[in-house]
Formats: sequence, C-alpha cells, structure tokens
Amino acid sequence: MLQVALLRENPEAVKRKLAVKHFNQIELVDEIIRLDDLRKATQAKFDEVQSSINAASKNIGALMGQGKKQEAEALKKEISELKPTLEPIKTQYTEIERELYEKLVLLPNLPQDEVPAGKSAEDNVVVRQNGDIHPPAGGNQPHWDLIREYDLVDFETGAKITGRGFPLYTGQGAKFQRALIQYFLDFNTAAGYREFIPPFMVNEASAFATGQLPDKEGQMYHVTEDNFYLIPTAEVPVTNIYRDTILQQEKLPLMLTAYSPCFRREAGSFGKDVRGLNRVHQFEKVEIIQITHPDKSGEAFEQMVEHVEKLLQSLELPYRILRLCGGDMSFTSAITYDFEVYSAAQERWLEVSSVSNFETYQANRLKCRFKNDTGKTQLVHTLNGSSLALPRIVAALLENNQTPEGIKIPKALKSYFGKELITK
RNA sequence: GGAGAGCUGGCAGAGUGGUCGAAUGCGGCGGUCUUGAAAACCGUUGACUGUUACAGGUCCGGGGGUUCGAAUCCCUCGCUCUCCGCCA
Repeated sequence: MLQVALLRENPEAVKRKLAVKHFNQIELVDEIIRLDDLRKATQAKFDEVQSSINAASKNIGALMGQGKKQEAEALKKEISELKPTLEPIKTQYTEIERELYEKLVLLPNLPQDEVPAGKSAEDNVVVRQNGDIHPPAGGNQPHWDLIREYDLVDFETGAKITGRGFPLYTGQGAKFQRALIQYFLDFNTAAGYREFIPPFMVNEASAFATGQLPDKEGQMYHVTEDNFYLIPTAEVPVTNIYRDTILQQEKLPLMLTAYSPCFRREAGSFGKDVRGLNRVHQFEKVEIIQITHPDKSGEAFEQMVEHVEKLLQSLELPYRILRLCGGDMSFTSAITYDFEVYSAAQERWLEVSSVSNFETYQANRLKCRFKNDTGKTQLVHTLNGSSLALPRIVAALLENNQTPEGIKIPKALKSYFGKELITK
C-alpha cells in the first residue's frame, strides 16, 4: 500500500505513474488527500476534547488526595458534559480512517521510470535472450508424452487422490524434483542467501501483509476451520518473518531463500495452457527474497536478475528476460522482470521466474522498518523472485534434452540426480 | 482435547485503580578517564499520530466493558509455557 505522504507530496506525479499501470480510478488520489485532510482535522478536534478530559481527571485525583470532595464532584460533572461530545467525533474519525484505508488499498504500486507504458503481454520488452532455439535433436515430443514414456508423473492417480492439477511424481520423476530443489537451494545459499523452511499455511494477517488479501482471496486455498491459507508462494511466510519489526540498518540487506510447495486454485484456467505440467494446483518452488535499504533496492534487483540468469544458464536452457510493461505487471510491483525458458516441443516460452521490486509497497503493510542515520524509522524495500519454479523447468528440460537414449541431465545436476540420463 | 500459569520497551523484569509511557538491570548511543582499550563513572535511549517547532492525542498480546480515571478490575478472542491425554 502506498504512503499517503507520497500522494500529498506530488499528486500529479503519482497520477502520471498510475496511468502507466493503466489504473482507471485516478480520481482516488485527490479523494484520498481530501480524506486525509479531514482525518487530521477530526483528530485535532478529538485531541482537544480528550485533552481537557485528561486534565480534569488528573485534577480529580489530586483533589481527592487533598480531601476536597466537592471540587472533585464539580469536575466530574464537567467531564460528564464533555464526554458525550467525544463519542460522535470518535465515530466519525473511525469512519474516515476506514474509508481512507479502503481507498488507499485500491491504489497499485507506482511503476519505476523504466517500465514501458504498454497494456498487455505483447508490450513487454525483451531485455536479453540467450541459448539456441531449435527443434530437439532426439525427437519433438511434448513433456506430457515424455512423462508417460519415462513414468515420471502420474497425473491420473494424483487426480484420484486429490483432484486435477495435483501431480503424483513417481520414481525418477520424484527424485528429479528433489535434485532440482536441492540444487537451487545450494546455488542460492552459495550466493549468500539464508535458508528457511517456513510454515506452509499462513494466518490472515500474514496473507494480508504481503498483499494476497484482500485482492487475491479466491486464488488461495482456505482452511476455514482454522482460518489459515495454504501458501501460494514461500514469499508469504518468509517475508512475514519481518512483519512488525524495526531492523538495524547494518543488518541490511537481508537475503533469504526457501523451498516450499505452492498451492494455487487457478480458477477458470483450461485448455492447452494447463496441459501436463504447464499449470498445476500444487507445485514446488524455491524463492529468493531481499529486504534492503531504500537506496539499495535497484542494485539488489539487478543482482537478483543476474542470479536467476546464471541459474538458468547453468541448466543450459534457452531463456529470455522480459521487462514487463505497466499493464502486465502485478498490482504490488514497481518493476518486474519475467524469465521464460523455451519449450522446444511445444514451441513456446514458459514463465519460470519473476523478479520484482516492491519498494515500500509491501513494507508499508508489513510495517517492516529500519532506523536510518538520523535515528528515524523508515520503511525498507522488499524484493523477491523465484529461483526457480519447478514444473515448467522440468517441462523444458524434458523437451529440450530428449534423445533416443533417454533424457539428458545438465552437468550441473548430475551430482544431485546421480546419473546422466533419465532412462526407461 | 483437558487442567493450570503467563503475555509489559531491543532483551530480561518490576508495577494490582490516579502523580505510570512505565522502576531496575542488560544491551545501544554520547561523554569523562586512558597512549589505546577494558573497567568504572556521568548522561542519553520505545512506537504511532500530530505540529514550522512546541503542545496535544493513542499504544503495556487483539477486541469490548466498568470508572471522573485502567498496564492494574471484568468479558472475550489469540498466542506462549507446564502437566495430562492422543499422536508422526
């Protein structure tokens, strides 16, 4: 959520930036400022009355001590006249605050200057592309056929146990998952990220703080009995480690990584997009997160992009990096780069990672702050990215590396998987 | 699931109706002393809101109540710990 102070400082600049995101309720900016004025005025009124009540109450204490009962009674009467005037002001204040808040959470994060103004996925800008895109040497079967051929995932039994989109990984398929997770985590910790295994369900406050609630309520699985949500990404529990905290400046940046299963309802999806591993309700992902000084988040962003890029290079997959345009970026992000790998048999790009800088947008809800040089508390910047989401990486690895002898395993994974080929 | 005890500032821990945003200790910061450091001593040190700056207001797990006045009393929810039960 944006800070009201930012809107007050330069409302016109805020409006211009909101336009880049194709946000169509620009008038909210002025409404919010108006409500904030009203809020301040109402608080001033409230404080004034409360102040005289407090003063009178203090006097009563002193008078009682001196045995001046009559004077104390007079003050009590005075208070009893003031009090009824306080109630409506308080009610009004609460109402204004609620309205202000409701409007404020409707505003998306402001895009950085480099974000292209486009509207949809077609307007994203390719930043870099690397690796050969050519038909696979040893055949061009899509991964869902290869999965069947090599007995790696049993979708039917997964569907029997739970439902569609809950894959049952089997044999070499299961081991391959484990190898990838292990490799990604090692790759991240070697770069200085601290490893966590977080809870896989979160409470309402956590889901709210990272922005899943209220906007994306329908996309999460909800355990109503306990009012917990199954995490859609490790970002939620891991970022919430630092909810309601004031960090020491010297501890920044915090670099965090975690593996978790991710649960997404993905309501309404169908067609070839959901075929095989392209889109599932439960999948494995390793996430990286940085919490930085506001002046350092740009640098951290570049570093994370480079980190994910190196990881993709080590898997020897053709990839490209996209700078998302304003219209395609998530609500909470100030800048996002998507990473896609080429799926040779499907002949399409599959998104496997997304690195975003949220600046203070998440931190403001999280109330994650630090003490700056002048001793003032200030919001941190938060960033995150996947490194990486497994299903589509697996799909691309299977399709790109199919040979008549089996599926070739990239060198980097050999020691994790234990052999060079996935065989029948 | 049952019984009991607790939840106070960065941490530990006092405070059971007024002078308490809160003793004390540790930690942090500044200083004195010292060639330098340690020790010792002195000072300082919560968050939010508000103001040009003061002032003022709110916050002692969350919410509600009693009272002129609540960290303190009552209700309720959450969490933590101990014991019992169940259990990977």
